Amino acid sequence: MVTHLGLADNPIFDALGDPTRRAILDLLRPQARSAGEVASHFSICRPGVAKHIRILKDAKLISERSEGRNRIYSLEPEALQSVDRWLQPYRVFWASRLVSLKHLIEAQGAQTHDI
Amino acid sequence: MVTHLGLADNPIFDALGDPTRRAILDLLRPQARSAGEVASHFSICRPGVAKHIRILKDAKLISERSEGRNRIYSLEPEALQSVDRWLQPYRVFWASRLVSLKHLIEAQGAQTHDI
DNA sequence: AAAATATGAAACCATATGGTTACGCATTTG
DNA sequence: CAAATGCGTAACCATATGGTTTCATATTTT
Repeated sequence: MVTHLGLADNPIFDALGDPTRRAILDLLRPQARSAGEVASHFSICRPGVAKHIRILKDAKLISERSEGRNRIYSLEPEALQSVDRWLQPYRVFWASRLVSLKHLIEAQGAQTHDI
Repeated sequence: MVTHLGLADNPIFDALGDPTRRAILDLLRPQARSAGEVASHFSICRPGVAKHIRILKDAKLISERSEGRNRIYSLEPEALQSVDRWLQPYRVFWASRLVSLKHLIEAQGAQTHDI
C-alpha cells in the first residue's frame, strides 16, 4: 500500500516480490526474447504477462526494443545491484558463504581495482 | 496472488517487497528489540506493525522469544542467503562490484576455506 | 490493400494486502 | 488481587494487485 509513509519504496523489491516476474528475469538471463516468447512460458494470458513486463520495465530490470512487429525484452542486470547493495550489511553474518563467493570472483579472474 | 501457478513463491521475496518490513529488518540488524520498540519507530499503529512482524517471522527472517511480558525479536540473517543465492547468476554481469566485495571479505579476514 | 500477426492498453473483476479499532490474555506492579 | 503494561488476534475496511476479455495499433504477408 505504502500510502505516503516516509519510507521510500524501492520498485525493484516490489518487482521481485512476484514469482512470475522473477521467472521472467530468469528467462531473459540467457537471452533476450520477444513478448510472445516470454508469454508462451506461462499459463496466464498474454496481456497478464505484458503487465508483469511493464512493471519490470518500469523498475529498469529489463529494457525494450522494437524489431519489426516484435518487442524484444532484454535483462538489465545492473538494476539488481541495488538489491546486492541492500544485502551488503547483512552479509557479514554468513562469512563462509562470502568465502565461496570470493572463490567465484577469483575464478572469474576479475581484476583487482576499485570501482 | 499466485493462484496455484506452478511457480513456487518464495516467502522471503514476498516479505522483502514491503518497505516497512525491510525497515524492520534494518532496525533489528544492530540489536534485538521488543515489539513495542519496533512499533515505536513507525507511524502505523502497533497491530499493523505486529502483522508485518508476523510475516517476517513466518519467512524465518526474524525469530521471537519471550522475556517477561515482552516479545523480543531478533534478526535471522541466514534466511537472506536465499536472496543472495538467487542473485548469484546475475552477479556475473557486474564484476567490478564483485571486486569491491572481495575487498570487503578480505578486510574482514574471512578464512579461505570451503563451506 | 486486405488479411494476418504481434503486442500494448483499457475496462473490469475477485482476491490479496495493509491499515485501523476493539478485544483478550499474560505478566508485572502496587 | 486489582490495576497497569505489553502484545497478539479478530473483525473490518479501502485500496492495490493480478488476472481476464476486448479492443486498438503497427507491421508483415499475400
